[in-house]
Order: sequence, then C-alpha cells, then structure tokens
Amino acid sequence: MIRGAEEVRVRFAPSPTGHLHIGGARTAFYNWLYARHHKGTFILRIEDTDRTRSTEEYINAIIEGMKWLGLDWDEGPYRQTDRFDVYKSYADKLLAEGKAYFCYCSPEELEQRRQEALAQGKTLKYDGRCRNRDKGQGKNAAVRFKMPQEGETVVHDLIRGRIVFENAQLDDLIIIRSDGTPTYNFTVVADDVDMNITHVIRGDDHLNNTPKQIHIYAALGYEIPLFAHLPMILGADKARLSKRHGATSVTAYKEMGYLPDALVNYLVRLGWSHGDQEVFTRDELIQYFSFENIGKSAAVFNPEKFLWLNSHYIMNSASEKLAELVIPFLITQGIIGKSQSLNKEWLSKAITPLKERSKTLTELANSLRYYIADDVEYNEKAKAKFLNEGSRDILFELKDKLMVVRDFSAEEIEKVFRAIIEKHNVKLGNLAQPVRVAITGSTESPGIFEVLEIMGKEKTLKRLEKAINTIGVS
RNA sequence: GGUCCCAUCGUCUAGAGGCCCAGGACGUAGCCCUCUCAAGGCUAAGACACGGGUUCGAAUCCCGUUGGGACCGCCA
Repeated sequence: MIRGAEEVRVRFAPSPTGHLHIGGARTAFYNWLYARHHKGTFILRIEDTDRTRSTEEYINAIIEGMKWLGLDWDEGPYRQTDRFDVYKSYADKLLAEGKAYFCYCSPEELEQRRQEALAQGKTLKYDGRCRNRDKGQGKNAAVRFKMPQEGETVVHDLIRGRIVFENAQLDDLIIIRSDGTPTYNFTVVADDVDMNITHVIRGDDHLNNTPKQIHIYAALGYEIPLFAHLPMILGADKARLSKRHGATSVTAYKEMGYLPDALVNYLVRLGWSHGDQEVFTRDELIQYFSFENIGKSAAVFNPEKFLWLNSHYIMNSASEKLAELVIPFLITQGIIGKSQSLNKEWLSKAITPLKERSKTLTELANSLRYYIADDVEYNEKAKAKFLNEGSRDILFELKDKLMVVRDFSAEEIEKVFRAIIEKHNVKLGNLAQPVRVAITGSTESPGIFEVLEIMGKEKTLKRLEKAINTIGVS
C-alpha cells in the first residue's frame, strides 16, 4: 500500500513540562484539521518520559487547553509512562537483531569527549567505540541504535519537499538510558509504529531528528510515515517565541479575555493561507486545509493583529453568548460578587452596543461596570469639563422632563433630548456629553439614549441628581 | 564549529514565467459618518535582501553572497 492512501492517523504529542504553548496549540490544530479534513483519526499522546520535568498539573493544563480550543481527539490521551513494556520489547528486538548495541560509556566520559570535540571544532557525534565490543550483560549500560554510516537518507517532506542528509552525519543515538527508561527519539517512533501513524505533523525543530527516526522506523519494519514540518512561531525579535516575549500559553490568553475561535483563527493563519481570506469558520478551515498552502518560513507572532481578530470575533458573537462568557471576568474584576447573579436578558441587552467597543472579554466586563455599580465614579478631567455651571441648568431640566417619561425607551428619551436642545438652540453634544459624564463617569460610551434605557429610569434620575449636586457644591 | 531549513510592505500573507511600475489583512496617517468612543466607508505612505545567470520576458527557475532560524543531550 502506498503511504497516504490509507486512513489518515495523526497525533499531537506534547510533553507536559509546561502549559499548552501557542506553538504547540497550532501544531495540535493543524493535526486536528488534517484529520478532520480527511475524516481520519486524531490521537493525543502525552510524552512524559522525562519524569523529572513532567507533572500531572501540566498534563491537566494541556488537556484543558485542548478542550477550550475545541480540539477533540479520537484516541487517548495515551501516556508514554504507561507504555514502557512496549518500548522494552521493541528495544529487545533491535538488540537481538543486532540493530542496536549496549554502550558502557558514562555520561561524564561522553560530556568530556563532547567538550574536546567542540574545542577542536569537530562534529559533535558519538565515536561509536562501543559499537563492536562484546555484548556483555548490558548491566548499567545504555542502548544505542546503530545508524548506517554510509549513503544518504532522503526525507520527503510535505511542506519542504526533498531533503537529503548524509548518513555519515547521523549519530548512534541512545534509545534506552542506563536506568532502563527509553528516550524521546525512540518512544516517538515506537509509538508511531504501534499506533499506526500515517502522517507526522510537527514543528520544524524536529527536522534534523527525522533522518535518524526514519532508520528506526525501518529497523522496526514499519513503513515510513509522511512528514510535514511546520515553520516556527517567532517573537518580535525573530527569536523563537518564549516566555520573555510575554504571554505564550493558551491559558494566559484565555484569562486575558480572548475567545478560543479567535486564537485558533489567528494561529492557523500564521503560516497558512487561503487566498486573501482572513476570517474562517471551523467548517471552512476543515474544508480548505491543505499542506500546499502552508508557508515555509517562520512567522512572527503579532499581538496587534491577534487583538483585532479577537475584537472581530467579539463583535460578531451573539450577545447572549457573550453574557455567559463575561460573567467570570465580572467576578475577577470585582464588578459582581462570586454568587451574585444578573438578569441574563438585561445583560445581553447591555452588551449589544458594547461588543463593538471591546477587544477582549476583560474590556467588555470593564465597560459594564458603570451599569452594574451602585454609584458612578467620575473621571476627573471629564467632570471638570462637563459637570460645571454651564451644564447645571440643562441637566436639571432634563431630569425634570425625564421624570415624567412613562416608557423609558431610547426612542422616548431621544424625544425629550431633542425637545430640550431645540428649545435652547444648542447642539446635541452640549447636552449629551454632560449627561454621559453624569451617568457613566466618562466621556466615552455607546449612544446616550441607549445607555439611559439600559441604565433604567431610577438609576438615571439618581445619577443626574448627583451630578447636579456635585456642581452645586463646587 | 558541523548539518539542515528559510528569505515579498514594520507584521501576517497573495503571487506556481507574461494578468504585478506587486494584491489583501493588521498596524500607522488623513478624510467621511457622528451626541462621545467605537464600528463602518474612503484615501495615503509602505515590500519582491543583494549579485550573477536561464529566458523574448523573472517576485516567480538555477547558482552564489548576505541575513535569519533550528538541531547537534543517557531533554523532548
């Protein structure tokens, strides 16, 4: 059978030594998209063989991150620490077939030789001194894989094409440590073989490992999977994206008020394109996704464009949905109490004019503050400019007229405003701005009639009165 | 140092030899709309890293230079 002709089986294989990184999230998403596009299987595999750095907490964080992004998997999560017997049997097989050998060099010796090689400007490569020694018992010995030393290995990459490596460059890498635990380059291959993986989609930091892994697949008698090495995500300084570039974990963006769909959309466009289209639904992504449209060069993560996309998604989300999503942010910002509940219908109505003014859920929560709080807090500059002698009388008149309005709707409120400005022959701004400050505390808000309606008659009158008193005192 | 990868506006990208004196998006600036702030609309500035080929013709193909990145662990 030709590789690629059978059912697609792909995997995302993070190591739980940190939160789900946005680079990892993108890799996961491309795998997921490829599987969904081809109606294949997407497998989640936790590569936790480094027991000193892997934690349960990070495993959970990664799983939570995947769920939040809506990346559902069909098999797993498998854990490599549960599969040591698999690796051992594969290693024993290689040993028995003479494709691997015991190495008795100590880590200290190896390190010393590495330093010497480095000092002499030589290639850093195991010298193969245990290759032909007597097998021995393998006590306290590591197991090395016997790489071919001549010829070349060709990687056929779905994104980069044909890449040729000289076998003389390949290192006899350790597949089992002297303590009996397997190493990464071996577990990946063993698992891919065992799980019948057809396509390996991963970051291009693994490109140089690929020729070595190809020989291990072959030694295990497995058909070589197809590879797709994704370009890296860089920070603004063009260095690989890391903590020092600011937030890099999926969780961090969740907490800052970003929407999962926005993150996914932003990440997928970083390195992939479909003509000029910028915004995609998930179904469109599944339909359009293909390796042909993945770029080869690394991409710089651009927070501004991501912010824009997020605001776009917020603007286009249903208010009812945002009303649900914003609650945790209202709580963390102390705008409502932990057990306090709000009228969902009212909240949605308040959100509608706010969503095109909020780039994140955090901002949305914050702009809801003046509606929910008992009292207004004036912005000092706004207060000085609009709440003064010049506006007292007109505010008083407005309050007076508003008091008798039965149907406190934007429409009716506007009629009152229009009547007043017409009478005094002033522009709407002359009335609207003082009112805005009186009601919201600042000079920026949605349309004033709408704000008053959402605020409600009682609060509106109370705040107008407070403003008038404030002027009176000053 | 060795090996490998990459190279279009500040950033993400379109571009598969003529459709490109290079298109879209973010950001920036200006204008319009307007009760403020947004949103929206319009406009502007802004790129094929460099040098050689190949070709009637190159952003697109080839070679080199330069620049960036990744990997070279008993980490993953």
